[in-house]
Amino acid sequence: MNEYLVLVVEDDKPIRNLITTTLKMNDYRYITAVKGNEAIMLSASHKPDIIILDLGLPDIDGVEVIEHIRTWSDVPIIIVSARSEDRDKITALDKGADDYLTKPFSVEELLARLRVIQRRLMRSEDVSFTEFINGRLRIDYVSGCVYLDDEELHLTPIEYKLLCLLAKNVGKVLTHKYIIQSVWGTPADNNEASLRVFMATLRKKLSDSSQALIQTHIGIGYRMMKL
Amino acid sequence: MNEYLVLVVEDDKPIRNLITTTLKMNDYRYITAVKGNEAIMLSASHKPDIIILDLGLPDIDGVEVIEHIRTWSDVPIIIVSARSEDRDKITALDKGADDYLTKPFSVEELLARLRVIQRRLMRSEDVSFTEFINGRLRIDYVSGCVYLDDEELHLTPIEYKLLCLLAKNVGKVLTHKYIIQSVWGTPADNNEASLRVFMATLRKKLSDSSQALIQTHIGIGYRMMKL
DNA sequence: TTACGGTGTTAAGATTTCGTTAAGGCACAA
DNA sequence: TTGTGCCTTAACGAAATCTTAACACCGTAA
Repeated sequence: MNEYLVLVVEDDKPIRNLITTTLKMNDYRYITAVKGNEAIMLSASHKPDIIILDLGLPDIDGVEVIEHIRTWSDVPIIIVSARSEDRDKITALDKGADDYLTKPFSVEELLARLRVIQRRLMRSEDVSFTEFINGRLRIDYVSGCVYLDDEELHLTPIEYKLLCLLAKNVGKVLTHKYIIQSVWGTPADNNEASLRVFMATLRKKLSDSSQALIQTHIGIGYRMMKL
Repeated sequence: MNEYLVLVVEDDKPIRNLITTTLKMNDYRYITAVKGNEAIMLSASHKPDIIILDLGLPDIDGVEVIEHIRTWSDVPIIIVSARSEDRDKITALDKGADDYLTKPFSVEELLARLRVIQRRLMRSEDVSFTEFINGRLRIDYVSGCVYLDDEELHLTPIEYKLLCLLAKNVGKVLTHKYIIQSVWGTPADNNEASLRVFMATLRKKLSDSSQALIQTHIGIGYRMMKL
């Protein structure tokens, strides 16, 4: 499973399909755009982790897309272009592109270059955004550890997922259905019994017997309170 | 004025001169190496900001140089190689290279790719050490030796890589997938069984039977504890 | 009062994952 | 050839995790 979201900007349908099929087979999530303005809108609304951009677009030039996105975002951009002139490469790279592949390109090389970027993204994840603190509870998403009053808790994979889900939506009531869908991935399964068991163990581990942190909403679901 | 120090590793004198002249004209500082082992020593002693590496070296293969340096450092490495096969590119990129240029290359493109890296370096300054000490364990990355209480351990290549990976991410939980990708370089391989065996032998060699140093996170991965 | 739906709690299997050992393959050197 | 490291693979018991079922509890409505 791969959590990276890739924005593919390419007006040529066969190539777009080639890229998206490759991405799908390698467990990337992706969205696509055909025009430059569309790409700019999507990168603002969906905040992709990586952008694959063709320079020859029907409305505006790809370099303008780079410049526009670079005004607010450092998202890695890989150019995939038919233009093989040095001048084009240099312009695109200097305007903010991170890499440049010339068509026809090898999908394997594209995947390798994506992995290079992923490696870098993994290293430079910002600490402030990867930590959750609420009362006595602290989740360190980078190291994957949970603390209660600076004492480390040992959580099983499902317990950890469940806690992260509640934390990410702190203050909101999450329905049983939504929680089960998110944690188990299966939509129509009958895991409500399991969910109740996990809630019990989670509350026990969090010393939450008074249930001030994780509240039950009968007939609806659960909510983590903001403390 | 440009404060970046570039290590140029290239045995072909005309090309080396071409690169260094280009760097000089653009106000980079640089040092040069002809052999792979020399490159490893210089990158440890001088801590360059960027490395430009030719794959065809007289003593050891360039990919081995990447692997060795990557045991302790994330310094950006640009490959400049006569090998234009996809397979070579993918191998080098997966082993830790950040970019790959095929000879003959345009100096202007090389400069543009250097600027891409500089942009990134300006955003995040990170420190790398040539020695790692944690409890009774000591790793000397340059010589590639591991000590337990000043007694040298004999580790196989994969054991060493694995230990370096855990050390570089001390305190963090690393997923099986990430470890396999980093150590074997191959994505999506089924090496989990091997990984378990290597963990066992590594723990035995580290006298870590109590597993206080290397912890298992069941269903997720492993973590080296900060002692 | 009793019945009932939804929930909390506990414990007992069932299942998955891990650690360990040993066997076999492969490369390389003597 | 034989021997020696090194790596992979398979097998199996052990440990951890997950699911399931049973039952207690609590509020509400008949």
